[in-house]
Amino acid sequence: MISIGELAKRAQCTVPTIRYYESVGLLPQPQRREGGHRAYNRKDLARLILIRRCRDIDMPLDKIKELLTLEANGKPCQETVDFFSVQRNAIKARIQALQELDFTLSLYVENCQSGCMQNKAPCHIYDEIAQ
Amino acid sequence: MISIGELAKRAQCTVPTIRYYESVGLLPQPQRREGGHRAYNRKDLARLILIRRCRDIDMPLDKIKELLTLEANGKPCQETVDFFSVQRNAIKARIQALQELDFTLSLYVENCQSGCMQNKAPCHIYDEIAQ
DNA sequence: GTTGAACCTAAAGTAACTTGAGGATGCATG
DNA sequence: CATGCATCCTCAAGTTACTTTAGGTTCAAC
Repeated sequence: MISIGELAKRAQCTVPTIRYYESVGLLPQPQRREGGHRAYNRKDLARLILIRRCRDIDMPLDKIKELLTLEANGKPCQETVDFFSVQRNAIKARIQALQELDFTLSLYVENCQSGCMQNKAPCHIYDEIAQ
Repeated sequence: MISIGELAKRAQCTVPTIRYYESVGLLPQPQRREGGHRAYNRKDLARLILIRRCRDIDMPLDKIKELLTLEANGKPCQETVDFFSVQRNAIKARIQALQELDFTLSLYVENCQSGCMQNKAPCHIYDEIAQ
């Protein structure tokens, strides 16, 4: 049994976020201690970590709910595997976009370092962004 | 001179988003045609593309505004270069996080494919997420 | 000259949280 | 035992970055 603060630390999120997830039905109502404090178990942590992982790739809460329902209904693995495969594709696309962006930014930096910063000429970096 | 729809296409965003950016002062009030339609030029496009690029890496609008002010004030290149360098670091960190996530997901998928899907045993994939 | 796509403004709605107010609980320490 | 002080509680309101809706105007093509 772990406290909400401990759960937050382990799942890398904030305490209010956990209460928020509970309020929208993403996390079940947890057990309570005598004084009313929430008490979580290993399963709650697993669920929250999965939620956060999905959020890391910007999956909307609605979709995450779907996934969790799928799990709760004990659907065959194929669906889960398909689901994760789709997510992996999304991740790969995102990585590629970021790499391209990084390359573009490296060109900007180089442009300034070897050009206008050397000869003290005015910088045209922002104009070049539009091609 | 290009229309708002054309601008949206070229900057890969929606028309309402452009009007929203104008309303919060991120984009200047553009020229207008006789009938009142907005008319943009190359510089507006450059600015919008830069804004969108910053948004792609989740930079908040406030920070983008700062950057653009920095540009408007004709600050020396060093600041711009520093700015982009910091952004590149943020991008690299994000890429690494995504690669790790992808690896983790690949383990889940493999686990199902070589395990429960073969022997039709119940799946423990979600439990394993919490280690 | 009419019709359909694209544009206009203003206001309200949405997602996913975060922050704030005002108070109760839990536990280590004098 | 009491007394801090960190952590917890609820409920409501605020925030960011848009999106959607409503009701109307303009533009371009046939």
